[in-house]
Amino acid sequence: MNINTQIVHCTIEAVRHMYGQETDAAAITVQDTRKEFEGQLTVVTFPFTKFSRQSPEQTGAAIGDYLKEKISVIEAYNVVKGFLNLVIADSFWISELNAISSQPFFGNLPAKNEKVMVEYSSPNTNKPLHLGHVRNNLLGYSVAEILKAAGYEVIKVNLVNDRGIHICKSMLAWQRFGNGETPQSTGMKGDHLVGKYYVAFDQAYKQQISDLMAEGQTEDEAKKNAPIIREAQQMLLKWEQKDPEVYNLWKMMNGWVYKGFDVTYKSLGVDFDRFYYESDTYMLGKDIIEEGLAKGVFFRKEDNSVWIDLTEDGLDQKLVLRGDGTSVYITQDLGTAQMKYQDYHMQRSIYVVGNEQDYHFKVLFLILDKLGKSWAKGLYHLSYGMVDLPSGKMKSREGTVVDADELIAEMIASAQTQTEELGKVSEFTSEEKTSLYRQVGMGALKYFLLKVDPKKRLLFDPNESIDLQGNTGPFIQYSYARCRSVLRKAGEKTLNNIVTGALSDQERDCIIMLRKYPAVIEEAAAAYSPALLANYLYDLSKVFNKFYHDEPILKLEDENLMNFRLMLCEQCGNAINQGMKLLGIEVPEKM
RNA sequence: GGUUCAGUAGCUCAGUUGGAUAGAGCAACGGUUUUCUAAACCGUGGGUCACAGGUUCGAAUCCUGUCUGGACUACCA
Repeated sequence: MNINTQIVHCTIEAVRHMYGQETDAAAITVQDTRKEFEGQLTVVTFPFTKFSRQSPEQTGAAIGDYLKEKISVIEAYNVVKGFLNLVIADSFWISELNAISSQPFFGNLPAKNEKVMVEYSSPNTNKPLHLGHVRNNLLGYSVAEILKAAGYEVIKVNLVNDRGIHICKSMLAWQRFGNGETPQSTGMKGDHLVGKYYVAFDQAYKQQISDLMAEGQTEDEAKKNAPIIREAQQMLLKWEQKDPEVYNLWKMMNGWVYKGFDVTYKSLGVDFDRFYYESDTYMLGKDIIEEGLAKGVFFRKEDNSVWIDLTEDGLDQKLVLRGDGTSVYITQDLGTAQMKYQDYHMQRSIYVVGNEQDYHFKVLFLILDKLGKSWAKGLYHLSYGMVDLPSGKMKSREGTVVDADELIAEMIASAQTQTEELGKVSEFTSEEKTSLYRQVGMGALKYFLLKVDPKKRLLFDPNESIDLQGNTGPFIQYSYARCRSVLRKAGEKTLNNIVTGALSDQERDCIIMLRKYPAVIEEAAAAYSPALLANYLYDLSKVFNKFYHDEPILKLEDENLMNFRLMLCEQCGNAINQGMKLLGIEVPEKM
């Protein structure tokens, strides 16, 4: 049994035995002992003073006596105010390290027999990916990997938004202004080429609006009447009728975009088990509308449009089908949700989508629940904050975005500069260098985005480069490289069931931190928060670096102690490697 | 207006189910290497946890109100 739960149970026993009172495990706090006091684990005994009718000090001492008597690994205790600090025997921590070392996949939790779908990325195919998408992709990927490590079966899904008026805008602009440009002819990445015409459309559209306004139309009229937007709408109709010319153009330009996305996905290191395309799903959902009407969940207005009244739930009336029978956003999402469930029968489904859509998902889940879908309870919107620039929000149409490909290239270049300045890569082959620069640059970027609580908005200042020192990805990567370096130099050793004498503070701190790893995975999975894991890995790296700095390893004459410390290095390195993998970050053997 | 998320050091962020004197990093200043990687380690300075009440042995954390900022509140997706 875990020592923490053992202490909790034993404390319940103590309270029952000494004070004749029943307490709940939830009422007992066992926490790490603060550095300035002696001991490793602390029981908060304030809650029991009302049973004992004694001072916190006396109560703590009484419980301390009881615990020390019953739990053999408790060597001593002290009480400060109401805090009972327990000194756990070093032999216990050593056996913990041995136990960790004997597990081939420490931190991979047992299978939970539950299937979880994680939908993320979900790009529009009319422009390249920007920093906001990067956050989405890294978050989705990492949450999926953490869930896997926590024992869930995970399906990663990408629902590609490949149709709609916005797609027609870039198509039309390309037709109009493109002069037959292709990725081949221009050497541009396909998604960037298409994005260029999306911007071109917007410029032409704005020009027409201002021309019409100069002729006396109001802004609203001008927005509706601009010839180019009308043409885009015509194009969408043609697309829906599968007009061959439009349809082929659509296929060709989407093909360019997919090729471009593939490159970006590859540099981000994200992947998917299944792609859904909105061009296949946009007609779905009509049968759900019928179902809802039959069940009386929806109602029809005079103009034939279909609505749901959510005022009792504190929301508004919401349109679910237009008067002309065509779908809106939520119609197809209803249908798509149903289809995904039929395809996989997962217990949970996580939508990784920005917090600007909080309202949409609230409505979506509520509707499915009202329709009596048993699986609606398992739907969850992982809502994350926008990435903002100091100047405000990023807008693709206005070109005020931090482009994903450019940012990646800059990060790698900056990693290269800083690595070369340190002068540690003279013996690297050019492949090794390339690979290291990429690992460090991407590690810095990914950690930067993942260490922040997902639901918080993130500020990115393009004028300030992302640090490679301190609480950063490269710091953790460096710690790993140190682990590996020592082990390389130690050569072949069998590091098993090693016993040593008393532990130094640094050694004990490492073990205490290390053994938390599985619990961190569990928490990160439950909270859908890679940030918890990221911050843990930083803490682990910090205690390891302190140990590495303060304690000799290879210079030791005591073979047992050397082997013990090597094992500690090995296990810290393993945990860092495993954990970073779940964040999608690679760790180098040397740096 | 309504809904919702946030507000912690100059900046970027941690802070477990309420627990001890609120922690890191960056930036500033100072120190550590003939010894396993100095992308490291150690130290100094820096706080009215937005504000005001309340609950409690105990509140950054829970409750109420106020202020500030973001998002949403489309027959766009």
